[in-house]
Amino acid sequence: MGIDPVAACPVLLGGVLEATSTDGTVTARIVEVEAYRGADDPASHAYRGRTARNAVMWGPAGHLYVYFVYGMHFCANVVCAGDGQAGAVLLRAAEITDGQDLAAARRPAARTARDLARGPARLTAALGLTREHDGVDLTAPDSPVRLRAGEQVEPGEVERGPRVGVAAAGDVPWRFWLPGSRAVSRYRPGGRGGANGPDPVATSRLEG
DNA sequence: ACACTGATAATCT
DNA sequence: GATTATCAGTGTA
Repeated sequence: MGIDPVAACPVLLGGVLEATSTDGTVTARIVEVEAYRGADDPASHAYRGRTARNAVMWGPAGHLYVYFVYGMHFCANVVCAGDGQAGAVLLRAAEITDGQDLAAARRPAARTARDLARGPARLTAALGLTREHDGVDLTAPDSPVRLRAGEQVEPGEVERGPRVGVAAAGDVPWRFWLPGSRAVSRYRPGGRGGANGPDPVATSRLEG
């Protein structure tokens, strides 16, 4: 069983990811996420039904959905709907708390520690995630990628606003982040090259 | 600090 | 053939 992705977002913030490969282990603290639902969410991969790529979104909660975008990047999600419903939470940004040398080796373009996992494709690169990890169980102790609860996050420490880079459903505030972290990615409205502007809903506080 | 643009290929229509 | 839940580099301030 699972829960609604939007409800899962504030729970995942502050959570800890551990990714192990033959090179070692990288540990990261999640500071920014976005919810993607199913048939009612035009911005979701699941909106137009099940395909070979997105099949994992219909699978059990607590598994990893990894997909390939823009010809050279991967993005990772935590599946959370379960029970035949599609839904997932995109991992947008994190702070590397252990294994910084390995993460830096995988991210040669990053000039500062905060840039290592600031952005969804940067995060997957820093943790070494690829399509090979599509479908792995994040809750199994022997899994190459694991997710566990982190330090408690106060409800007042979470902010929310519109999702980044989505043209459809640009109005729903389904992006959540920890404003105290400088690893949160810069706001950019959906679509390319269009009129940029200040974050319109930037700082709606989330009440407990 | 912000704005703009080219790269690049799996996936879907 | 079009689209894309992006990034890095370059230019301007």
